[in-house]
Amino acid sequence: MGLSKDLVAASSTPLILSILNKGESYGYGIIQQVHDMSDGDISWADGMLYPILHRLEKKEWIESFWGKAETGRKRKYYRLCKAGLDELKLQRKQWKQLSNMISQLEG
Amino acid sequence: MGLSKDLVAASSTPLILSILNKGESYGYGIIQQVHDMSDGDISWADGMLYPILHRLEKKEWIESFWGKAETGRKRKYYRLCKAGLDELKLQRKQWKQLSNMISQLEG
DNA sequence: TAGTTATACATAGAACTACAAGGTATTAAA
DNA sequence: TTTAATACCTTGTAGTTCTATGTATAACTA
Repeated sequence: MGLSKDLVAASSTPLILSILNKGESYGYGIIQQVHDMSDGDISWADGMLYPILHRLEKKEWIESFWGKAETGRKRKYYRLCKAGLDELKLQRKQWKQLSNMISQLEG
Repeated sequence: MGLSKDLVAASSTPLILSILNKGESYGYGIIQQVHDMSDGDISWADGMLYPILHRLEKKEWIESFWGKAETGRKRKYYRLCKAGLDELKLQRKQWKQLSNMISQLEG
């Protein structure tokens, strides 16, 4: 779909927080979830996602812990923090307002 | 409302293009339109808007011409170009998809 | 079993860019 | 007459992003 850089930046945080709100996940898995959920339209590069995850962790919106996949491979899992849930609610509200404004201007 | 930098960046272009799709306007006027439309939540600084308008003009999504206000004050008006309408349609579609994804993850 | 693909994480720094701050000028209002 | 509102513009920098690159293991395949 070739989303603009701005849209990718604006949507990545609420998407990640939303996914983690549904349950714990990990970097590589999040990329696949977003890919599947968008019917293949959104393909995040891993090198782009990890810095975002680190940034969100620094802000204490998410937290990480090391785990293991069924295969034995190690994975770094993330879960949502309280502050992250608050932020998610705020960003969802803002997304809705802007989305409504853009829709209204369509009619 | 204190929109995040990312959201401002991602929404400013479709908002401006949408407004110009409704009819010609000018920098200062667009700021007021957005302000009113958002119930005062969104207050763009003029120093932020003009560079965006110039950028959109460079991409030939909009074009400008000098005009006069009723008061006699000179104004630079902008109108939407064909390429700008195409881009607007695309961005609206993308906004909707992302908005839907974020909403779906809510339920 | 060697080679390739998929999985999985990480970071430095080049490249970009937004926007605050500062500038000019006119009209209206107090 | 001076302040506020209208109206436009640009530079510099402070900050950010994400490309490019690196490491490593598991799984598949030829």
